[in-house]
Amino acid sequence: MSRRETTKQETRQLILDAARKLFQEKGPERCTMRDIAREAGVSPASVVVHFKSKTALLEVALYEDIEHNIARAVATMPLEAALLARLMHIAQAMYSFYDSNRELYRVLIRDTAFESEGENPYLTRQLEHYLIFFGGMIEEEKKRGAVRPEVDARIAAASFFSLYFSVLMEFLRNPNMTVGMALERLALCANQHLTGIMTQKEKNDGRCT
Amino acid sequence: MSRRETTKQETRQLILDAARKLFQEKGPERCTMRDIAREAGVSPASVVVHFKSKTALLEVALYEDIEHNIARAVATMPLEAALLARLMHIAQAMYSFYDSNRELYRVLIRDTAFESEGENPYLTRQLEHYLIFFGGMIEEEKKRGAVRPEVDARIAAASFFSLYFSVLMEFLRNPNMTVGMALERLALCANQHLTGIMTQKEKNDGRCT
DNA sequence: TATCATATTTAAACATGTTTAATAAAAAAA
DNA sequence: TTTTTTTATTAAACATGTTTAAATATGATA
Repeated sequence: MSRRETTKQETRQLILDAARKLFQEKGPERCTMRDIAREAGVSPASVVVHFKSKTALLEVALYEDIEHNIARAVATMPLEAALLARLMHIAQAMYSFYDSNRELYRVLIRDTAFESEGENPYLTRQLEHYLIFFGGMIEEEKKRGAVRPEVDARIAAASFFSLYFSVLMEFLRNPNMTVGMALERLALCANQHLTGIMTQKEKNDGRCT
Repeated sequence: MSRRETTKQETRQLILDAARKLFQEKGPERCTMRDIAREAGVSPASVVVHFKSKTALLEVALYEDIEHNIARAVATMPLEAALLARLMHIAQAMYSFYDSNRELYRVLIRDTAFESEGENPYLTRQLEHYLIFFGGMIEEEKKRGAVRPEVDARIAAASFFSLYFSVLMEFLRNPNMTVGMALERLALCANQHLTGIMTQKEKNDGRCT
C-alpha cells in the first residue's frame, strides 16, 4: 500500500473513531459534522470526502457493530431448540442490543431502512443472510416433520422477519416498551404464524389456498 | 370566529395548498421551505410558525389524503368476502395509492414512521383504527367458526399489519417492484399466517403454546 | 377614542450539512 | 532531477431548516 493510501486510511479511521464516540455519547442528532471533524482532528470537508454524508457515516459507523451482534447471536444459538425458541434467541439478542442506546438506533434505522438497495448495502446483505439462514432452518424442520412440506420456507422466513421488525419499530417508537414486552409480543405473533389462526374445517374448504 | 382567527386560518390554508402542490410536483426533498413560502405568498418564518417543521408540514399535508384513501377502501370493502380477500382489498387500495407517487410517500413514511406516539398522532391513530377494525373482523370470523376461538384477534390483526407494512417497505425501497408483485407477496405471507406452517402432529405435541 | 395587551407576521440572523475551488503533497513521466 | 499529473486535504462559500427579535395588526380596556 502506497504512502498516500495508508495516510488516507488513517484519516478515515480517525474520523470513524470520532464518529462512533460522539454518536454514542451525544446521539447523532446532537453532534454535528464539525464536532466529529474537530474530535478527529480533520476538516469538516474531509469527513464528507471520506464518507459521502452524515447518514452514510452513521451507517458505516454502526452497522458493523450490528453485524457483530448478529454473528454473536447466531454463534450462541441453541441448535436443538424449536423454531420459535431460535427466533426468540435472535430477537432477544437484537432487542437487547438496540436497548443499550435506543435513541441512537432509532435514528439509524429511521434514516437507513427506507434507502434503496444500492444506497444501503448493509441492510440488504443482512436481510439476505438472515433469509438464507432462517429459511434453511425451516427447510430442516420440514425434513424433521415439524413443518408441513408444502410451506414456502423463504416466505415463512420473510414473515418472521416482518413480525420481528414491526415489533422493533414499536419498541423504538415507544420508550415505555421494555425488551421483555417486545419479546412477549413477538412470541405471540410468531406463535400464531406457526400455528395459524383458521379452523381445520375452513382450511379443508380450501378458502385460502 | 374572530377576524384574527380567520386570517390565520387562511394563511395556514395557503401554506398547506402550496406545500401539497410542491411536494407532489417536485418531491419533498427538492422543494425548500422558501419555495413553499414563496408559492404561498408568505414568509418562510410563517411556515414554521404554522407548522413547527418541514417534516410536520409534510405529515399534515399528506396524512389527510391517506386517511381519505383508507376510508374509501373501507367503504368499498366486499363484506361477504373471506378474511384474506378483505385484507388484500385494503392492501391493493393502499399500495396503488402509494404507487401514484412512490418517492413522495417513501420520504413521508421514512420521516414519520419512527416518530414517537406524541410526535405523530396520525400514524398512531390510523394504526389503532385499523387494529380495532380488523380485530373486529377477526372476532366475527371466530363466531362464524372460520377462526379458532382461542386466537387473540388483536395479535392477529397486528400480525397482518406487520406483514402489510414490511411488504410496503420493500415496495418503496425497490423501484422495480410493482403493485402486483407486492400484492402477490403479501398474499403468500398472509395466507401462511392464516394456515400456519407447522404439522398437526407437532402442534399436538404442544411445542408452541 | 386612546391606550394597552396580545396575537400574527416577517426580516434578518443562525446552525449545520454539503459543495467548490484552491493548496499541498505524493506519484508518475520526462 | 525536473516537470507533470493525480490525489488528499481544507478554507471558504453555499443551501436550507429553524430561531430570534422586531414590527404590524387586532382585539380588549379605560
